[in-house]
Amino acid sequence: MKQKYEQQMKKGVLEMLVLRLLSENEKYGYQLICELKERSDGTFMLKEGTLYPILYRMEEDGLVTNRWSEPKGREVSKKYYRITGEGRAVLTELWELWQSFAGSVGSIMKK
Amino acid sequence: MKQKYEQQMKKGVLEMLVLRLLSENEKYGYQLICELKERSDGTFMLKEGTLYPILYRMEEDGLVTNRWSEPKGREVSKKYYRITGEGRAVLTELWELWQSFAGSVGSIMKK
DNA sequence: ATATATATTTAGCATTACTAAGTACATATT
DNA sequence: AATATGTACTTAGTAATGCTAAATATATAT
Repeated sequence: MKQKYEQQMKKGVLEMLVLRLLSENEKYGYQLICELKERSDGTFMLKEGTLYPILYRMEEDGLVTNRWSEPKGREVSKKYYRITGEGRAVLTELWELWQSFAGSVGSIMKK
Repeated sequence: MKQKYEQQMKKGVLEMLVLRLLSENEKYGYQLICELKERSDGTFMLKEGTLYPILYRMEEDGLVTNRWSEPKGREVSKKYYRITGEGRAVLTELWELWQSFAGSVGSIMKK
């Protein structure tokens, strides 16, 4: 039961979190999954089938671009994502939206 | 664009908000729509097609029950919803879940 | 040799907030 | 009287998104 609601609550914030991590520096998919897990203390443990479609969508929308790394030594080539100017603008918008949204939830719940 | 994300952010919290309002006293559907709008300063302006299915789902899950009011005078009969014991338990769970969730979002966004 | 970790892709499913339309009655306006 | 608006509930269908699950590939550890 709890699981079902937890899943739903995530809708709409994952893009924001991914953009936030990418606003620090370029990162590849698997790295994003690991960082989201660590930095949320296990709240955001995304599956590949969740993260990669998010990245593809954001690329279509012009919020990120990607480049394949040239593997050094025995390294595997990785797909690095970089946030665009529009991505930063949307990130700012989303953060404001989230704060206002969370504030409204709080005002109803705490009354 | 903003609208799209706002819609998604709502997923999973509407049940919690409705249960919270019903935890005060029994209410009918239209009343819930009005109170959600007022008490969130316009953030939660649910359409009928959003609220009523939520109530039906929660009834199926045993979180609420309903009764039709006996109309006094020229009043229209209204369907009042009342929260159950299980509904209160789920409300508590959802509130804890939301707080932890919002905390995780904050910890990633503010770093 | 096998298992685990890293790294990406994609098909299909479930859930839910929405649009949009319909029903019905009461009150207000023209 | 006729029309519009407000109250109150119902339901069919759509879009979006997080999930499961499987496939592919290489590197490292047991």
